[in-house]
Amino acid sequence: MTEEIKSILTRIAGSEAFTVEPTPDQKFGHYASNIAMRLAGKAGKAPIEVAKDLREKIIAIDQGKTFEKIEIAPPGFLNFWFSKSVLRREFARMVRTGKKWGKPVMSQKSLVKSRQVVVIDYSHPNIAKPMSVAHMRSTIIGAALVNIFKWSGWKVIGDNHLGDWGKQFGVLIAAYKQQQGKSDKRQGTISIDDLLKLYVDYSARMKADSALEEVTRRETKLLQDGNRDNVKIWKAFYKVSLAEFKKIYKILGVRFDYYLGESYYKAMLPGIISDALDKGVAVKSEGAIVIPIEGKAPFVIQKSDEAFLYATTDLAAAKYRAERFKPSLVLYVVDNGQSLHFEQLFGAVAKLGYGKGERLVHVKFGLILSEDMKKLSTRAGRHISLEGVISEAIEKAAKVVHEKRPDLSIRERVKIARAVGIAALKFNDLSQNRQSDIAFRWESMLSFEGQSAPYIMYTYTRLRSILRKAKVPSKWNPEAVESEGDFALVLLLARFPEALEKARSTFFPHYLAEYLVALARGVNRFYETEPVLTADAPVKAARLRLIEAAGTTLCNGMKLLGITPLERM
RNA sequence: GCUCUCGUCGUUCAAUGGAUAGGACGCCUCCCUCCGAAGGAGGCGAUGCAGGUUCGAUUCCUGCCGAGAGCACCA
Repeated sequence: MTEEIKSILTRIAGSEAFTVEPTPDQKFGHYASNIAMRLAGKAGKAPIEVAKDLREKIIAIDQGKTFEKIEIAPPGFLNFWFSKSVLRREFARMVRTGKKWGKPVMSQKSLVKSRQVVVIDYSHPNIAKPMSVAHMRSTIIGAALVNIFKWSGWKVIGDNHLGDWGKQFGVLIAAYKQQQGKSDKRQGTISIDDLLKLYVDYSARMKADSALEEVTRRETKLLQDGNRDNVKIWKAFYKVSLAEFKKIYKILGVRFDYYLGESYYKAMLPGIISDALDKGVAVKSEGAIVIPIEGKAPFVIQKSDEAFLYATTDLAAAKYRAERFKPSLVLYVVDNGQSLHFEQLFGAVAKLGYGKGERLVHVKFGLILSEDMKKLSTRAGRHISLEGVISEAIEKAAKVVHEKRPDLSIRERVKIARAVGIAALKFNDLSQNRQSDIAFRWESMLSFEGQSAPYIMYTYTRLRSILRKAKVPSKWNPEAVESEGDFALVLLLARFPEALEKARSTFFPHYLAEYLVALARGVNRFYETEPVLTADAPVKAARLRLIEAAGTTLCNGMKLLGITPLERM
C-alpha cells in the first residue's frame, strides 16, 4: 500500500527522495508522506503551500478512487486515508493469497532466473566447549534470517562454521596428555563438561607458568602438521562435542545445510598464503605474513612459527564459498567484539579478488552480559550453560501451564511448556535490536506476559478457538466489512509484507518481532470490540475470513522467528 | 593513548531527520452476557550535560561526563 502512494507521488513530483509511512496515530490517516517538506526547500515555498498544491493534483488524478480523504497537517505532512473500496480490495487479496500472504509475488520463471543466493554463517560454537548463551544469539538470529530469506524467495545456504581448529586444541591436547600422564586411568568416555574443565584448569595454570604456554604452542603445531596422536585426540573431542550440539539444535529446531568447520579448510591454507604472496597482497613482517589494511592493524595470516590462524581459515572459507555457492550475499552472524576482524577480512578478500561482486556483511550483535553487566567468559569460569537455560525456561513454562490449564492432558501440557519456554527464550532475543548488549536476566528472558512470545502465541490460540467454533464459509463478501475495527485490522495485516522486507533487507529480525507484537495487540483489540460469532451472517462470514487472515499472518510470522504456533495453550 | 559502539520513564526495550518520544514489566482504577483474563480500557512516568546544523534532532556535527568492546602472530 506504501507503493501505491509512492507511485502516485513520484508521477506528480518526480524522483525526489521522500518517505511514505504508516502514521503514528489514526487521526493522521492511514499513511503519511513528508514529500512536501522535502520539496519546499528547492521550490522556495512554504511546505504547507507545496502540500496544498500536491493535494489538489492528487485529487484531480485520483477522483476519489484510491483515497477517501487527504489532509494536510503542519508543518506540511500529507495524510492519506484509503477509500473503503481499496481496503476491501486489499482484504480480498489477502484472503485470496491465503497462506502465502507476505511472500513476494514472483512468477516461477523469473524466480528461477533471478534467484539470489545468500550464505549465512551462524552459530559456530567451539568444539570441546559446551555451547553457551552467547552462542545462542548467533544461532537464533541466524536461524531467523535463514527463514526470512528463504520465505522471500532466496536460495539460502546455512553454514555452521564450527570452531574446531586452532590454538584451543593445543591447550586441550596438552591438558589431556598431562592428565593421562598423571593418572594411568585409560581413555574412557570423556564428556563435554570434562573438556571444559580441562580447558579452564589448564588456562588458569598457563597464566602462572609460561612454560605451559610453550607446550601448548607445540601441540597446536603438531596437530596442524597431522601428528597421529594429536589428530586422534582431536577427533574424539570433535565427535563428543558435535553430538552434544546437535542435541541442542534439535531442541531449538535449528538445522544447517552444512557443517563446514575451520578444520574443513586446513588443506587450503598454504594455498591461501602463497596466493596472497604471489598477488603481492601479503608481505612478510616481523617473521609473520600479513596483509596490510589501510588505516587498520595488519591482518596476520601466518604466524612467525609458520602456523595458521583463523584469519587464514576465514580467507579460505570466503574463497571456497565464492567458488562453490556463487552467492551475491554472505552474512557472518558474529558478535560486535569481532568488528575489527571482519573489517580486516573484508578488506583482504577485496584485495585478493575472491568472490567479485558479492556483498559481505558482518551481522553483528551485542553480547549477553551477566546481571552485573560483565562479560560472560568461558575462561573466567563464568559459563552459563545453554542447556541449563533451556530447561529452566521449559520448567517455568510448565509451572504456568499446569496452573492455567489443569484440564488438558499431562502430555499436551508438556508439549505446550516446551513450545512456550523455547519461544520465550528466542523471542526475548529476536525482539531486541541485535546490536545492543543484553543483560542476562531470567525475569525478562522468560517473560510470559506483555511484549513476549507467549502473548503472540496466546493471541493465535484465541483466533484458532473462534475458528473451531464456526467454520469459515466459502461464500463471503468483502462489502460486509464496514466498521472502523475491521478496517484497522485490515490495515495492520497489510503491513506484514513491508515489515518482513524491512527485517530482511536490514538483517534486523526485531522489525518482524515488533510487527507481530503490534498485530497481536491489534487482534486482541479487534475481538474486544467487534463481535464475530454473534454478528449477522454476512458480517460474520467476512469477519471469520478476517480472523483467518490474521491467524495465518501470525502463524507465518512466528514460524519465521522459529516459534512453534500452538492450537491451544 | 588511539579506534569503534552505547547512554531514553523506577526497570527493560522501541523510535536511523518528522506530528503529543512508543510498547512491556512494576504501581493505581476499571472490565469476563461472541472465543479462552497468558486478555482488554484508563492513569502515573524518560531522551546524561553544553553548544551547533535544520522548517523540524533521541537520531546528524563538536566538546564534556559515564559504560562497554577492540587495538598483528587467541578464536
